[in-house]
Amino acid sequence: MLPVAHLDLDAFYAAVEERQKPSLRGRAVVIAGRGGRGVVATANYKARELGVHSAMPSWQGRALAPTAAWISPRMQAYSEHSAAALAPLYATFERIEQIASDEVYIDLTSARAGAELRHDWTGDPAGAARALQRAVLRAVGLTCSVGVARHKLGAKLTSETAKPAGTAVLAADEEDAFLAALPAKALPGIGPVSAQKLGSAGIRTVGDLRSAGEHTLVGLLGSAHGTAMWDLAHGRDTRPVEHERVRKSVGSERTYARDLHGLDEVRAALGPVFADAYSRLVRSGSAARTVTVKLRYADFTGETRATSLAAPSDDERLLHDAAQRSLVASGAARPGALGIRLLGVAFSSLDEVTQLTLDAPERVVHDLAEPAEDPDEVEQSAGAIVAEDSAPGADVLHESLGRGWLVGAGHGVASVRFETSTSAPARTRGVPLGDALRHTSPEPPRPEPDA
DNA sequence: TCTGGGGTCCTTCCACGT
DNA sequence: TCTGACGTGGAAGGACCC
Repeated sequence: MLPVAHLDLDAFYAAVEERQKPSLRGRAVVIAGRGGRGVVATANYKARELGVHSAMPSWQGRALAPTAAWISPRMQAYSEHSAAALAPLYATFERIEQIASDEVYIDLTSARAGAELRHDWTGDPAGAARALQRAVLRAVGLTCSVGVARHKLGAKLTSETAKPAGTAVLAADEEDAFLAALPAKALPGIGPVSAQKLGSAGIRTVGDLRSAGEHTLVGLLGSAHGTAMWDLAHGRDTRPVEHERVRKSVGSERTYARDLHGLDEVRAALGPVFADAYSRLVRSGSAARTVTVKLRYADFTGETRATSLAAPSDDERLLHDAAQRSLVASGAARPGALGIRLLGVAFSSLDEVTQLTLDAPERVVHDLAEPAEDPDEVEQSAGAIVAEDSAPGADVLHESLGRGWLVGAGHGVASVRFETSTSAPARTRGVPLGDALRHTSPEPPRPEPDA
């Protein structure tokens, strides 16, 4: 039996943009943070052909793909699409583990009795994969890739081979040869550093990992990691699909366009970062015992300083004092300290009594109801007037021309495409900045009934 | 124009109590 | 009273994932 499916929405953020902005379809689309220190969040397949990939610095990506559509992230739209895409799956299965907004594991043996979506989930893995794919397409009009296998490792690796918009089944008797041929860094847990260590010992494939022996892997990667990779290399993966994951920490961090200098400037910057982290803590319904301040210096070295209270608390003043103490204990307080490019605040040792769990179906409902976290998006739902520094890709509403999205703005004029997911592609129109053109909330996800 | 932001987990070091 | 061994728990750093 092949009881685990891994489902991954294809180039998710970019796909939502293409869905809601018809003029982007068929073009290279890159979702990236603005500013000199932004990185690429998602590039669609056209943009990947030009060499743009996730985590690449934006300036580098722009040099490779200057003609691509460069869009700022619209987290609220993605969150709503994620919830709508996964809703039919949560309605069908008891155990779904959400890894990210675009990725889930499904325990195919946990189908709910009487669910609307029916299939021989465990007897027909190929059909099951296609049924999952259709359910997502029907719900939000987005494609996904699905892999089905004996365990999470196999499902994840085989869904990779199906991208984009494909399905794949890894039969038990094919698993051994499939795994052996993969590069070692395909295993979850082998990142750049571990791959380098393994490479220097001549270990490049999963087959090489097996030949190296457990003792060698433990020597190279440490006891826990080495043993875990040894097991994965042999296709031994007993990790269950965990429906409820308890949040262990919550926080916020910010990278500044210009480095911060001097304790006073850093202290002033701590306020908004603390406020953002604290609002997340409150929203999660948790109290925290430990407050950690994270710093990244101009030379990209990092430092963390933690302060623990006697007991978990949700008292803002108490937690803020602890954050201040952490900051003062850090290298940032030393005279002549390097400039600071990133400042973060995280809460941990959370109170387990009041906190919510992640990834349960209730969470999906919360996501829809939660207010936008990004200040830009708060403004959008309040209908703020579009300004010259408004984010490209933002949803806008014109009093006579209707709904559209912002291509760019400058010299008192906004370039807008007035189009929606169901309209024809629109040309860019110049609209004077002013009362008539305001930010608006994203278009809600639309089902695709013919899928 | 170097390198995001949200997390988890593991290792190492050190302080402390027995 | 001093010293060493040992377990434990917190802090800090680092690797990894999406």
